[in-house]
Amino acid sequence: MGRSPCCEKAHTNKGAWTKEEDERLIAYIKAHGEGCWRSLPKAAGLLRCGKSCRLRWINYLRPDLKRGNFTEEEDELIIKLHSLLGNKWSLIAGRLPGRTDNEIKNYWNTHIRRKLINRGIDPTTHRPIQESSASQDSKPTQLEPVTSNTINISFTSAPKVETFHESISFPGKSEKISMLTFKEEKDECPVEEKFPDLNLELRISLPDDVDRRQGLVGHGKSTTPRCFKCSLGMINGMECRCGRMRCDVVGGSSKGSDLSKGFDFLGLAKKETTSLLGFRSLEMK
DNA sequence: AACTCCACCAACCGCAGCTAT
DNA sequence: TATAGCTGCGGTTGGTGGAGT
Repeated sequence: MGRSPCCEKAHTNKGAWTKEEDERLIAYIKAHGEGCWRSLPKAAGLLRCGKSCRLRWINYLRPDLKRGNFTEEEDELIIKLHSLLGNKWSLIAGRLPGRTDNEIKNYWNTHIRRKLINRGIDPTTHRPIQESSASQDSKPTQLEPVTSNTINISFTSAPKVETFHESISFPGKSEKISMLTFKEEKDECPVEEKFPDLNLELRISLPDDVDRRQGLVGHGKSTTPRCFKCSLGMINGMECRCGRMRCDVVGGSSKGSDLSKGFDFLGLAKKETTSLLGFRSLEMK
């Protein structure tokens, strides 16, 4: 079947934006606001496709963008968030006000990857490089992620680290969550003290379990796909794109922090009023 | 001065997810 | 339920400028 192209390529400019194009785009968005990117170019008198306009605005023209070098604190925050979220650049960007996913992605690929490698840490797995390569050669241990039902989460923060595993088992279930934790060798200061703005509290349960326990309350059929935020446990309201289907109900009953009450990954759902960044910042783009 | 190499980053592309019909 | 359209995301590319030879 295929999809129609997002724009008529023959009549659109590509490549670097000119000053005049920037000014037109800024003026139009100031007057009419963001959104409806497909029709925006024509309305704004730009020979660009909507995608290009959106990207230009989000990554370069938006007034709330922070230009300039990344600070050491931002570096470490990105590393920690990446160890938790992987290449979810938009989510990572949501925790760094004024930074865009594209900017962070570029910065990661050009600076942080090298920085981690110099520290002896595999930038993909966030494990010490020797262990990371060794684990690829050998069979996984009991606590390694051997099935799709096992989740492995790693934290890292210091060049010299020792590692240990923690596992969370679920009563009556064979699945377990394995956590590879990096403990700093010299500095015992917990991550939370170094980065008070980074809430690393995790509450994790198996999605299937949650749905069963909740009786699929308000989430439609069991085959309904979750949005990514929902799968991360951001289920307490507006942050969830499928909220109409489930989150209001489930989130509304989610008091306390035990596993049976669902997710609160990164503490985003509960911390909206108290953390430095409300969840809306995740949607700032 | 001329050339090559490399790092950086803006922009593009394809795809997935969501929504409307 | 199926289909089409739109938006957003993440991987990749290509242009540019600085450093090195």
